[in-house]
Amino acid sequence: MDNHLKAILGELNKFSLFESLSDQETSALCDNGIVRFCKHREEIFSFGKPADYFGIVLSGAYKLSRLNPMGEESVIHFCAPGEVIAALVMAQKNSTYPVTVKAMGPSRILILKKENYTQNWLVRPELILKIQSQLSTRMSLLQNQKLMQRAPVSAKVAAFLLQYLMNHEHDSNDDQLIIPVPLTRKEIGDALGLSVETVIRTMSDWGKKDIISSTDQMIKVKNVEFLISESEVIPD
Amino acid sequence: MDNHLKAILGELNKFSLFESLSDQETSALCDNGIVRFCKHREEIFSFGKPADYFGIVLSGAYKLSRLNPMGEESVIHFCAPGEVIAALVMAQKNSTYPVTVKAMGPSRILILKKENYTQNWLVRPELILKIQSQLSTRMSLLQNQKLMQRAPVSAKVAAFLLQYLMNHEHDSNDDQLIIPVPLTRKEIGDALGLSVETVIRTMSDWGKKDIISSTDQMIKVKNVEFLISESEVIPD
DNA sequence: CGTAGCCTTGAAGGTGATCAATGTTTGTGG
DNA sequence: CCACAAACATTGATCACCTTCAAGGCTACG
Repeated sequence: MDNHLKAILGELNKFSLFESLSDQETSALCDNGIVRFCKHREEIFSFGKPADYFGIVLSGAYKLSRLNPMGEESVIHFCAPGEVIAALVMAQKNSTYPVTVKAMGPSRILILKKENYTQNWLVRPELILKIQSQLSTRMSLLQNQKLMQRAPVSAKVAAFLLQYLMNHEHDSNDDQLIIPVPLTRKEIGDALGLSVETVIRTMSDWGKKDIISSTDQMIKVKNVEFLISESEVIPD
Repeated sequence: MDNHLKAILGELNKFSLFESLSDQETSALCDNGIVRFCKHREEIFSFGKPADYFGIVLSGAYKLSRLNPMGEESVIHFCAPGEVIAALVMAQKNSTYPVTVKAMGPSRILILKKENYTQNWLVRPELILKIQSQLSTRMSLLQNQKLMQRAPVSAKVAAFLLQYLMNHEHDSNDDQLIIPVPLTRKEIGDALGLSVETVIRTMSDWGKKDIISSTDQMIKVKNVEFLISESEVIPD
């Protein structure tokens, strides 16, 4: 077994992706994997470049985004530890990355070769189930955001924060609800198709009302009920 | 072999999903399948109901949508023949449909049981590749639309029409570019998060300029170049 | 110590939603 | 087969919401 890999087996086991597998199976699946240390804003996959690798987030977070025709960044998804990146495109020949992937703060990711996916991952139905399950979640996120398209700004932001609160398994030992990814207002705006200013106006308003508080780009939610009711806006 | 099924084998073979498979393999995969004839607006899957079946569109088209908090319909995707519906949720236990599925005009769909997916489909890597490839396309559509969030209306509609022109393999024997799905202005609006009126204003404008023409809910594109340039809006 | 990235606030202006009214097509039951 | 209802298309007027632009403060980091 790869010595390199052995060190992170403990981490991998905790992810739902591998939880039912033995150490041997896991390390077989991650054969030839390389742990890459990234610093803030470091780019690991680029939109349009040949997709030869996929990855599993180990720690930190990664941002999937693209540049729109006006040259603005549009964020597709934020990936937390345990999520697989670029699995879908592994299923196609000569494919290119459909998004650009950048680290958000210091992060670590396990990089694996495409051949590994087609040869070892794809032949394991239980694993495919897990992956499709992850995709299903991603798809839900996108769909939910689409659902909010015509809702007012406050509903969009509230729903957005709630989504990222729910979906990433957070340590529930303390009551604090913290968004597990360091988010700037600009990134939230880029993810929702809103301008930074609009996001700021909404969120600083909530800050004053003690519904959320943010320090150092970590957002703490103090009044979930309010956000929920806000995201369910029904006029009249 | 099921006699019922035999009749549609010819149709199934044409779909890229089954193209490399023998008739025997295909019919094994579609074992116990039922061809369902739907009329316009008929609902086959309902959001939130237990997901026990998935389906393959045979003819016509199906609309995947959800109701947003304000009670308006939000369209997630339009499915053309050959597309698999609800495959992703088959991967989860006790799952419910993430969307409501309705026929658009008279349509036919092959309905299959969940067990079939987990037992027969999931164990065939080539098939999984095809399905993941379809999902990848769906994901791209969603992402592209997300990319256009901040673009002006005309760019959104243009990009939308182009997407549906490209993605569904159209008979290229004649030069006519026709959107392969009967779309109302309202549905386009629901898909893009725009009001009907806005869509109408944009499209009737194009109609006058002979860029598109629409009869009977089928939209014909006469000047693709214009739409392309419109969707690539760069201000200044 | 200066630059770069992020946050904040204010004022002005435009885009697209909303509301209302009317015409057109499709479909259904008497 | 006609009448009436329902769904769809259209056009105009008004106005709120969000974007844009501008200016300034704050913190981190080389």
